[in-house]
Amino acid sequence: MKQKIPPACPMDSILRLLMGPWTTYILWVLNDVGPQRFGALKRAVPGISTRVLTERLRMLQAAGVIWRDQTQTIPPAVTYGLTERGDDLRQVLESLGEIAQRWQSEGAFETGNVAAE
Amino acid sequence: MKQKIPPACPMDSILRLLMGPWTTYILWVLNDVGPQRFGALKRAVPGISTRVLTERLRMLQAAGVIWRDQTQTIPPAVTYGLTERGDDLRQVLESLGEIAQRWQSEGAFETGNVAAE
DNA sequence: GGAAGTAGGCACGTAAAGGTAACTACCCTT
DNA sequence: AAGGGTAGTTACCTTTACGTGCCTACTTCC
Repeated sequence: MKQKIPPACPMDSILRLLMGPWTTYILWVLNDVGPQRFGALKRAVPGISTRVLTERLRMLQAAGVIWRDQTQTIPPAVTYGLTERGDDLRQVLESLGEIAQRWQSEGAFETGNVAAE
Repeated sequence: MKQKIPPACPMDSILRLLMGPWTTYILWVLNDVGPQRFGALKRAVPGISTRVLTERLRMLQAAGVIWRDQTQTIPPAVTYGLTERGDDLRQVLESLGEIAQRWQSEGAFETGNVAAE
């Protein structure tokens, strides 16, 4: 998706920032559960690899969507949470969660194309 | 993202359905502008290819998120719009649009990582 | 000692997403 | 004839995302 989209289109920018699934899932968990340590966050996002989690967290931090608090301890303890900016997404994330449950009970995810992926 | 995520997690399912950027962008346009013909939709989503648009529309239709109305004319005229289920996303999409504008004015998309992509 | 915890990093390979080009089949206009 | 429109389709290639395995460095516990 690196093409001729005018950089002036904020919708494109936010979608590129938030997409795909892993990124949004991380944000959803942080919103749902509150600030989390790296390891706890990893366990709360089933299936994500350390590699991807690290990368996404770094990206989100760079965009000011999440904060990162690191203790000067051994072992290290790094906590992540939604910033004020990230809080803008609170309603979106909660709605997505509700919609997800509704659609599941409606069978939207059983068409075969999604489940087969 | 085809791994050990339990299929019972609706949040994962919806994120997989809606992601990535193209899919959400299409939905956002449909929500913003209303039902659109294929060609008009393609022009309203700058940069998208026919190939990707076709694929996404098919997927969204299969999931019951959008409807497809085809005329029996030559040339064909196919219109797409949000279903009732798709309407569930109306608030989410509108919020995303507002947030996108806010974040742009805040400089969230100028960190270099997003713009450099 | 090994195993567990903390938060990662690197390298390699595979899978998925998407760009590009050419095409279909019909109609209308210049 | 060429060029435009309608909504796609196919094939090939490139780019991006991500899984996997191994690793770091420190501490604590069995």
